[in-house]
Amino acid sequence: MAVSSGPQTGKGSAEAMCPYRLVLEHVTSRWGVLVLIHLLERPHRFSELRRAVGRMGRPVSEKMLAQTLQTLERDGMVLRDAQPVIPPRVDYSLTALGREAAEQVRTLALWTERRMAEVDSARRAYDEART
Amino acid sequence: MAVSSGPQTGKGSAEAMCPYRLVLEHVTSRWGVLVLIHLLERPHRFSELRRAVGRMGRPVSEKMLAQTLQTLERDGMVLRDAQPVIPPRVDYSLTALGREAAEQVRTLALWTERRMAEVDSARRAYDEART
DNA sequence: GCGGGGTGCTTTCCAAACGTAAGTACCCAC
DNA sequence: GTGGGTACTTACGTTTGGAAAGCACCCCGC
Repeated sequence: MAVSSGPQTGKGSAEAMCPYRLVLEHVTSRWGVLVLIHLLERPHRFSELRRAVGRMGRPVSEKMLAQTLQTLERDGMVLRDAQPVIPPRVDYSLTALGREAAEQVRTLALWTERRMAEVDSARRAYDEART
Repeated sequence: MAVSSGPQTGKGSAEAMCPYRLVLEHVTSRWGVLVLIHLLERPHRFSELRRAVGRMGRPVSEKMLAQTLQTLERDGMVLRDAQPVIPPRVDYSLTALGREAAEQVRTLALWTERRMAEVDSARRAYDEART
């Protein structure tokens, strides 16, 4: 349908229909969001990013951080620079594409933060209504 | 830290630290995104929304659609209007708050669609590099 | 010269999330 | 009176995600 809607002509698999939906899922994934926001600030090393993300949300497992970074790298959002030194040093940064995505995601995050009070009062009203 | 960063002063649970992160997760969740985009167009009934969402991504289970709508309703993004008729008729629409969120999510989705070609070529380069 | 530590992952195993399918309650059309 | 449509809810099995350990490498203290 394209985001702007319209009937779906084909009838293949969802993946074949809407490949961009997958990219959107990567960008808006729980850890994708946080990774993009932190990389927007400056490049980070792996474990540095892990600590940074853990500081603002719940902690990321190394597994998920690695997976998220690989996905975003494959999608052309994140640049991975692995220096063959000991101990290993890998720097992650945003591509131009990734920066565009990250800025939008960051805007959404900031908006959410600003509107938090409204959300809280909506929640209280909702919870109270069914007691 | 607020999205704009800065050191974390407290050291309670992640939920207590950053409540807005949960709201962001609701809004950017796999089905939350699609529900918001579709409701931005016009109000929808439950099964109508289910079909619409299924048309553009993979199909939503009724369970997850119900759960997503309840979460967004509690967060004050979605309005639920249940008319006590037979057969039951329930209309879902966006609140002012929900519309703001939906617009940003839709912008992101449109951006993803526009940039899809770049993502695809990045993926081909990535996949080819490790063969 | 050897245990401990730090790096960036990968693997293993278990818990939580999610999807599938069936159930519920209600009435109308056939 | 059987089938169908609505909006859910529940039970169960699969998929996904998290916690923890492993790995490969070397430097450092002792």
